[in-house]
Amino acid sequence: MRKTLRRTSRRRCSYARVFAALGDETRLTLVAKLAKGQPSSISQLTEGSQLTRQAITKHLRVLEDARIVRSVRAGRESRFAFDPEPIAEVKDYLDFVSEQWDETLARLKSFVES
Amino acid sequence: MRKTLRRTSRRRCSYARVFAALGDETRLTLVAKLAKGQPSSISQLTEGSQLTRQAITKHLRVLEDARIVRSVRAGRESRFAFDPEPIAEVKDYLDFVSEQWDETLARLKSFVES
DNA sequence: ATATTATGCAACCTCCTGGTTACATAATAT
DNA sequence: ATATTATGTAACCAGGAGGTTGCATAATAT
Repeated sequence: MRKTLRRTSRRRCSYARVFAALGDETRLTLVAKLAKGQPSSISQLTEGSQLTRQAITKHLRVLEDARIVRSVRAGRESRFAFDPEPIAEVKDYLDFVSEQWDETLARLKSFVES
Repeated sequence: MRKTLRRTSRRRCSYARVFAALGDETRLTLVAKLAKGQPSSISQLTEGSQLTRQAITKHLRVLEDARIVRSVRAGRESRFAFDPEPIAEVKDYLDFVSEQWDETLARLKSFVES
């Protein structure tokens, strides 16, 4: 029930945005870092990357537009934190697609058997 | 166990490719059609879309590169079918990320409480 | 044999993406 | 006060994405 509510609350356009945000290795790495650890500043998130701080910032904005992360200004640094909701939503959507496929398979199977 | 196997079988690069393929409304629509219905030809998949057949073909190639669909030539038409595996894999990956986040939350909570 | 249908392939165009460098400003540390 | 650190903003660039048109070819229908 919760699942259905969550699924229908978003449109395909919005799912596409979230998927697109996840469709980049650098951003997947950022998401992994943030899901695994504390909220972090841009400088912290840039450490260990080959990219410039500005590049990382742009990636973070993409993730923020998709609501996958939130940013809060804290003094001179802006801390980014993971938000699990959009990912939960696209997971539900993928479940929905998989279910549709299972039903399709069942239909094809019963068609063959008849 | 199966989940873990599946998850570790793919790298972040590969997940990114699948997410990127899903990160477009037109392609999400194609995936929905194919998961919901029979394998279909390019012409069939173009029907109802505003785009040209060639544009749809390009989108199908992107989905095919991500292994989300397979194509089989049948006479003069090439039929595309849904393949559930890559989507199952990225779903597992998202589960993994969510779990990491849950653990992080638990850690933060116990830190606050201590 | 010929017309029709389904597809493949290539060239081209525009806009977006992912990256850079350079400079400005805000907050903190000394 | 001054230096340092963290970030914001802007201009710029190369390449890729998403779309088109045009033409060639393979398979089927008449």
